Amino acid sequence: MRPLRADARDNRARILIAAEDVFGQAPNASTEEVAKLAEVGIATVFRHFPTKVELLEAVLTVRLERLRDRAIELAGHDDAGSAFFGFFTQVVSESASKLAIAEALSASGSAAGEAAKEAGAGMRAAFGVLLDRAQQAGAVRRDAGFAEVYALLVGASRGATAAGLEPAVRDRMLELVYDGLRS
Amino acid sequence: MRPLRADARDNRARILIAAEDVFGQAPNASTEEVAKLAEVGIATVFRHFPTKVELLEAVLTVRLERLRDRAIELAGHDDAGSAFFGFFTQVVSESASKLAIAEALSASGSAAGEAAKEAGAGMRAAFGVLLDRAQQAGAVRRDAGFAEVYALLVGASRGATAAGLEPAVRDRMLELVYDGLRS
Amino acid sequence: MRPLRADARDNRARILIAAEDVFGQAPNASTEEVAKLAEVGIATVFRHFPTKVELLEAVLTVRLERLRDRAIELAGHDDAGSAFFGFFTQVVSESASKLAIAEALSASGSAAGEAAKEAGAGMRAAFGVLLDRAQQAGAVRRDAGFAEVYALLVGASRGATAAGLEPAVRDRMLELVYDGLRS
Amino acid sequence: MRPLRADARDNRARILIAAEDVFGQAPNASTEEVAKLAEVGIATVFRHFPTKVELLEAVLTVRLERLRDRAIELAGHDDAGSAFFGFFTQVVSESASKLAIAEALSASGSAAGEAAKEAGAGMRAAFGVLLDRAQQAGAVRRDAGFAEVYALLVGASRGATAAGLEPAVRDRMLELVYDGLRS
DNA sequence: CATGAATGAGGTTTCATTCAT
DNA sequence: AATGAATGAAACCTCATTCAT
Repeated sequence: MRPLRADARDNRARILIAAEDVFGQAPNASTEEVAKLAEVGIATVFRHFPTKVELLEAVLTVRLERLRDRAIELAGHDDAGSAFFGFFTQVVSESASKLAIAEALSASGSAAGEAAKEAGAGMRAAFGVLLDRAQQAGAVRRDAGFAEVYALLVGASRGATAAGLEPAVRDRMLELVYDGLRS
Repeated sequence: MRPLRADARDNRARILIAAEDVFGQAPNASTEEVAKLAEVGIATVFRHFPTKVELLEAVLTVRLERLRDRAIELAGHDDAGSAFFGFFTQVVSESASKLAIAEALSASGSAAGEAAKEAGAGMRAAFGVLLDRAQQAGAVRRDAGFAEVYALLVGASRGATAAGLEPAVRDRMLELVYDGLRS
Repeated sequence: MRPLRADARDNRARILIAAEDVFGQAPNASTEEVAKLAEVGIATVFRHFPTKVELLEAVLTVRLERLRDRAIELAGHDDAGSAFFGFFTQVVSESASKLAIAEALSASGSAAGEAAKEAGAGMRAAFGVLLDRAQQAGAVRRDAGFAEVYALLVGASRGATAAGLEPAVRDRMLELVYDGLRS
Repeated sequence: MRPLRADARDNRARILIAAEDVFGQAPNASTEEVAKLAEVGIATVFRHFPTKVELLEAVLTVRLERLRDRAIELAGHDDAGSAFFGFFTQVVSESASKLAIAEALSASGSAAGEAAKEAGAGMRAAFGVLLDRAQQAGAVRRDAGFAEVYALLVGASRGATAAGLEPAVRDRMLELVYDGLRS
């Protein structure tokens, strides 16, 4: 509400965006690089995120919430099969940098903080809905449990991150995965 | 041939084992931790592997060669399908630390040295033979190209590495993958 | 202009002075000794001079600029002969530590950076003016080229640095040199 | 007398030669480089010279003895002037690496051991004879004391070591010095 | 007596975090 | 609230010296 708040909000957002960019490309990047890209002082970064781990968690949280929102949105569509597979494909296509962030986190020893855990749970819940609906619509085999399908999602994402994997190959890989999932 | 070489060999082996262990659990671990686990002085590690990157590469190389040897061995079996799926399962089951090492390497900026590259090529070649034979035996669909199947192998490995994935879930995930691969 | 800059300036100056002192006495001294003498943390030294070589260059540059300024100042005097020989004597008397620094630099492999090179050129130019004027005034023989006179300056400086050379001896040595230079 | 002695002698000589070469070019070189050039194990170097400082001293001693021998030899010549100036020129021409060694020594903190000190004294004595004879022959001014002439010798040597000093310039510099010394 | 491996102390440099303005 | 300087701990790597063969 106070004018300064606006500045602070702006800074927080700019830092998050910069961090997503920086850590997405180099999991081991220094906090100072984030500050430089965000065009704020290093101390400002630490004012908003008292710890590097907290910064990483915040970035991860944002990513997960974004995915959750997309899943929720897709859950409203008519074609449950397209919704499920479309979401799966999107996650795999875009997850390169999310992965890098998760790795940076786990390298820090801390196994994801409260917020990130919640965001992950929310995302998984939304994905579970997509899966359920796709199974009820007959698009996905009924004997596939959530845990293994989610593991497949994670695996496919990570596989797609493999250095130099061409999009065409990635798509053919996904076709193999989808053939195993269809009923 | 010379007497002391025996000790040196021992140390080199001990360092490699320690490194595999240490970097398998924490890609960012320090070289000193490796030395401590191997029970040698830090300088001894650097005598055998003049650079941290070289140490990482050596560990990765050993792992890849081990996998290649297993693939070659399996290629001699009669049942080409079992050979292929068996190898796939083994790789996925054991690759947790291989991954961590590859990541530590790529975090170091250097994209894997000569030896590691060769070992990787050898492993992929051996895996290609397994795939070919499984396809000719009708155990794997013929329209699955090597690139995507290999990407799937990598992805499944990485997916299995997901923190706290239970073996049972991992196996069910693999069943989904295998159903997509079978003809 | 910004408040903290004052502190930083102070620190930078303190570090330079400390470095001049430390490296003047022991060319191989560690950066940590400089930090200790300057009463700052080691990282502060590296913030101001990102590399040990850069620190050495900075010290050398300061020294050379100081000498250049003195030469320029003397060039304004009426008695060109006194100006020339006075400068020569000053350089020889004070150059003990400048030498040590130049050696530390060359030991580092890097043959003096941009700034130091420029400072050296400026100093040589100013010395050249002193020589010219002394020759035109008939105080120094005309057939003495700049290169050899400068080499003589360097040599006399280094000779004076010889361990335990007494000032009286140094002065008599300079008299011999000056007799060779007079017309 | 025992056969092994011959080997040891050989090794000692080879090490000294290698050390002269290595330290002549890089005062900060490691002892291992000396061992490599001498084609002996590092431990062999330390068997002959229990300390790096002792090795440096030995090299310096050899050099000084060599110079002393030359001075003694020249002292037998008829033309005392040529003998003196010839020796002076030789010292200056060849002293580049001697200097480097002396610097390496002084960088080590130790101010030259017993043997090196004696060798230095011997060399100075022989040079003193050359000077005396040249003065009595009227080739060098009588009012030049030994201390300052020796300082000049050292200075000229060091000046000649200046990076990239061309031989022609060095010779012209020496002419200036000699003009100051002549009676 | 020679060798090469092993060692620990120390040097340079980076980085997350705190302090002073 | 924002900044940038300061800091110490730790990382990687080197080297003189010692041990075991």
